Amino acid sequence: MSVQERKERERAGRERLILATARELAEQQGWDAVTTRRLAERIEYSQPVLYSHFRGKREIIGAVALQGAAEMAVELRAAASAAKGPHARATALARAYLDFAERNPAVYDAMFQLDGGLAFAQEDTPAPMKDAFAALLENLDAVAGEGVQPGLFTEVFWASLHGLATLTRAGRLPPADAERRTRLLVDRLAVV
Amino acid sequence: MSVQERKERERAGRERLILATARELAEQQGWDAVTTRRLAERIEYSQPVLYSHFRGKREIIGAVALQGAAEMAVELRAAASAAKGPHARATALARAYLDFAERNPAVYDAMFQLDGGLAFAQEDTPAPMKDAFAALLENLDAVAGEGVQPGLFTEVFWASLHGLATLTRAGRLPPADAERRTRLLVDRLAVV
DNA sequence: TCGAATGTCTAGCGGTGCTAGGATCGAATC
DNA sequence: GATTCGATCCTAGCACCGCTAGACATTCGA
Repeated sequence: MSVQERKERERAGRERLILATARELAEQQGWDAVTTRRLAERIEYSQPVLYSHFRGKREIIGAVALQGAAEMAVELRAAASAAKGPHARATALARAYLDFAERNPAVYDAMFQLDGGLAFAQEDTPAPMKDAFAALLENLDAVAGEGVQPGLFTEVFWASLHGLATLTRAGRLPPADAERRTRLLVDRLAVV
Repeated sequence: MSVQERKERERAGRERLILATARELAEQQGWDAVTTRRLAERIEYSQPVLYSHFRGKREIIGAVALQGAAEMAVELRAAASAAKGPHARATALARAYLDFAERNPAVYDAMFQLDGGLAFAQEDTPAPMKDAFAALLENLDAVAGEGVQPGLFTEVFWASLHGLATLTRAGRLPPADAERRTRLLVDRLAVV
């Protein structure tokens, strides 16, 4: 048994190595630079080894996306719990979200821009994604306003942040005013 | 002279053909299916001909994006001018924007998701892009609110719409509630 | 009519994601 | 301890990608 366990451990370790390397490479040089050849070379295995862990490049992106979702959920909850009052919580949440997107652009891309082969907006949405959304929702329902479904409000709030994040990073919005935009958005969206 | 003029006409016509074909192919099967080989085959010329019109695939995407921006500006202004009152104008604007994104997903991708090699948020932003933004701005400054720069407000409004558009199309938001999200967003963002 | 210039094509480069099939190595059996 | 035998990994190669050099034809101007 011990032999098989060791093998499984090694295999799991290698899988983590693949994901960490892919993520590092993507953050350094963008996802275009993450080719199966380069990735294989960095982990010091041949290409086909990657395919014994993942169905293909898409699935690697998807796995990085799930990692990112889990991390984002943690950071969102940490930021929210450090703020006092509903409005301050919403602001902290927005800042934390945009901050995460800015600090981890490749991971953010994997989550929302690239095709990671993940399901969404249905029951088969991956748990980490659901949880990241829940981290938003549970801190926003206090500012959703009367007669407004918290889920719907969270969707709008999230979409707006997503728009700010992507357009800012793509150079479509002047970076200097980022904080003012965030404040304007939260002040208008959040009731109270 | 007439000979040269005829040649220039033919050349311009072929350039339009390339763009129309690229756009059509992208809308039908996505931008991944728009390869230089397939595109060349469809226009019934060899690959290198494409490169006598455009620097490369990126520039073709950029050209489609500019076409799209011009069309979007027209549609935004048409929608706004048909509405009465500042708030109704903002709502019509939002609907027209999301409608355009939904009806022309590939063009919208070319404009905002893909790398078309275009400059942004600086003085060298292409004119059609500036104009599309202007179409938003000129219909939104009435609802920006006191003490809020119309430009900043328009950026936030635009980014929010962009987030809704992309997340909806990527299947991240349930399509059914699209109209309710739009109304919630506009009602909150637009003062009056 | 002939040389030059223009236009277009064929062929090919280095790269991509992905996979078939053979070599190698280690574990279990005799 | 030798020998199977199965798991593991790599080499080599497929079809495709964006892009380009150089040959070829065609048309133009003298």
